[in-house]
Amino acid sequence: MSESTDLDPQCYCPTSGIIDLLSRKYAMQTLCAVGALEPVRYGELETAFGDVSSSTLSARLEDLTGAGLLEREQYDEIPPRVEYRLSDDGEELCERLEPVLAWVRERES
Amino acid sequence: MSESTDLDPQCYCPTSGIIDLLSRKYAMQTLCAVGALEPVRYGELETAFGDVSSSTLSARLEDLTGAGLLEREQYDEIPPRVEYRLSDDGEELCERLEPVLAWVRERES
DNA sequence: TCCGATACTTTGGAGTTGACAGTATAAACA
DNA sequence: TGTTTATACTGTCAACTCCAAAGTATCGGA
Repeated sequence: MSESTDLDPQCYCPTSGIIDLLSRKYAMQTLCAVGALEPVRYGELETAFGDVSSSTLSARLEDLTGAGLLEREQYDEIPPRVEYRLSDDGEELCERLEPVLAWVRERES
Repeated sequence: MSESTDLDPQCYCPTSGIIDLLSRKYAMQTLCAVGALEPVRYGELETAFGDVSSSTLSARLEDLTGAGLLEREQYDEIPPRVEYRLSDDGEELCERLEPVLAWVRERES
């Protein structure tokens, strides 16, 4: 890093929005799981994870959708059907996140 | 669960250790900040972030060190001096994490 | 009439984080 | 002698976030 300006506090704490969001439980996994399975329904994600609570998964999906990383499409059917997929931004982020998750998976297996 | 399908539940929830750890507040930023500033002292990180509480920063450093991603070196001096730097694993992870943080920074600026 | 299917909420308790104050040490200063 | 300074934390308690489990809404089918 440069010496003259050495420490810009903003530089390492983009806590503003997205990083904060990604720092919540299952956020990164949810994003990448949608990327891998899209279009994907709520129930599919729930079984794919197996150990996330429905309320948390629901909150994460809402977070990610609200941040413009996921798109939610709801069909007027009974029983309800909702499909999630990545937005363009979500796809870009997912591409960058994949190597991280892959490295972790590999290291832990 | 073993539907012969393509869904291995383990695949998207490496919650086991590291992802869980990275999903805590400031974990990703701390790792990358150490990578950018190493060798770096506690106080430098505190001012670089500006908005993290000392207890949380302390907890994150301990988490990351415990996971083998950071190395902590303590010198016998008064006032105390402690230096953090990336381990080899930490460096690999940091390399993969940087594009994520960079993308987020760019998108939010 | 009751059941099944789906995508969530709600609730109450447990776990995590934050702000702020405090600890320990010794050299430098008054 | 006594106070200040510097550093790297730790302690406390309130606020926030997360979890498991149960509940909600709807309508077609048995």
